[in-house]
Amino acid sequence: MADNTVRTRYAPSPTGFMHVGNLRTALYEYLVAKSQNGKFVLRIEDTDRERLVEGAVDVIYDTLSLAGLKHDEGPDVGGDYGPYVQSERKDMYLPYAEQLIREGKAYRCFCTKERLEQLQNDSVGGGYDRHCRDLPQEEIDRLLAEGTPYVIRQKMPVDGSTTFADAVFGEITVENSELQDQILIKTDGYPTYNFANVIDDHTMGITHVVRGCEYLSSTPKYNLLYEAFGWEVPTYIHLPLIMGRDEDGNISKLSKRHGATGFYDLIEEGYLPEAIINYIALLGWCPKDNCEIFSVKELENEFDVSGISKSPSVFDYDKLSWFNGEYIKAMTTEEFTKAAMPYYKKVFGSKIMPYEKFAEILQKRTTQLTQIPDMIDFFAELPNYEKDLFVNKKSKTNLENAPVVLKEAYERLKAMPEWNNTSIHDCLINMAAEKELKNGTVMWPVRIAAAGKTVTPGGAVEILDILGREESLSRLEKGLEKLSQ
RNA sequence: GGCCCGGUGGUCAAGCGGUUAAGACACCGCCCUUUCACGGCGGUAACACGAGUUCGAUUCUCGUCCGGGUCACCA
Repeated sequence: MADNTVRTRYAPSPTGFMHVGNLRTALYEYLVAKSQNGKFVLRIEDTDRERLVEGAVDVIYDTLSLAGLKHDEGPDVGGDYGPYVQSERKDMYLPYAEQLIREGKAYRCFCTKERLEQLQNDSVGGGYDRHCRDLPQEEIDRLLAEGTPYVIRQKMPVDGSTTFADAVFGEITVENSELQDQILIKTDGYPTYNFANVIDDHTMGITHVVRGCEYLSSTPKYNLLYEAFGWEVPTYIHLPLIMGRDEDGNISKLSKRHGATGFYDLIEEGYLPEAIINYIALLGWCPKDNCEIFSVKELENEFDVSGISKSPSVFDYDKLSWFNGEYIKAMTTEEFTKAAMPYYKKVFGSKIMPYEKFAEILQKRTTQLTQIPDMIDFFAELPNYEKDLFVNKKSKTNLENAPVVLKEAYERLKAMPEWNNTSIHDCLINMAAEKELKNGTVMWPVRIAAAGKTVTPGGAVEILDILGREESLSRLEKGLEKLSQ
């Protein structure tokens, strides 16, 4: 194996749901590797057979792919350290545990679950009492001969303390008395998560273990396992948690009750994968130059562990929206049209519309793609509006001058030989000049009549242009009718 | 509860003993303008608290408070 190549792994459980917190962990794992020309490995942790979800692995592949995090090794792409699915490695673990027994570093525990529960209840905060730690060999042989079920536990040091170094949190020391004799192999022969993790990480040559902060307090256990085997301990990089805020304003670990927290939820809410990645990259990490907009490629160059912060951060949909808007603005017309198409179809069905003109008015004012239908629905059908929409103080319009202005505008527009953005614009602007009116005094009534709402993407000119001559004139007639009532 | 970690504006965050304590989002105001936006300009707003150490603490130490994590035959 190649010497000092950095290798990180993303080890999700296939639950069918990719939380942004997990995705952010995956991103940092990817960046830690890629910023040092290393390898990013995908390992599926599916030892929990009960929680297995159909198609969940595909969700993981699709998410990583959409997010632009390409793994170098994994179940689907192969690699020299396979298999990459934990259930396919299950025979690897027991021999390691038995090795530890032989070396006197682990032992078989025959205690029943009932007894363990009893211990839990009896003593406050108490745990396993190490009852089987020093059973006489005859007793062990007898129990084995009787076929008594057992787990394998690691002998933890009774006194002293364990210290490990974390790349972001520094040195952390824990008293060994805090540590229980942890289970390595369960009654059913499967390894526990902690054990499988260490074995897999070591046999896969993982050099940097990047994971959420919730593992900080169990890290000494991992360390003791590495030590028991005499393996080199990996570099630990623990990430601060992402928090959410509930309706009452309370802050806690981000979860489903905080709204859309799954990667796919966010996409359904009209966020772009690139924007999501960019935003979560900055949630807990800050680049040296304080820039904000980063592609994954740029992050690979900029990323540095020293920029990771220690304190948890709150997920802010407003800021995500801002990023999303920036990414939408940066799109080409074609890209935008493609992204917006599902939302166009919601309003217009399969009817072909002037998409380039839509992009023109929509792109700079969209922060979530889901806003699009509401912004353009009036093009499909004139809403039933109240006539006092024609009143606008700033534009100096009221129910007296609006009909007059609208009538005049209507006549002039109707007489135009050409119907396009320029001709409409010139027509209305000239009218305002000739009548010595504010531009707004002319534009406002026209736009209201054309759109039937006060807030529209684009102004009167763009709207009339998109609507076309026939529809525009028809709508202005309706406006005049309404004003005459 | 024990143990571990954290605490700079509402949010994300720079800051590594001496700064007028950056920047971004949000918010507010002004300008631009054919509405809302976009864009431009400006503004409100922060070092949790108390002791040390020091000539000097947001930066270092300790305590308090607050927040989070963790204590499984789950991952």
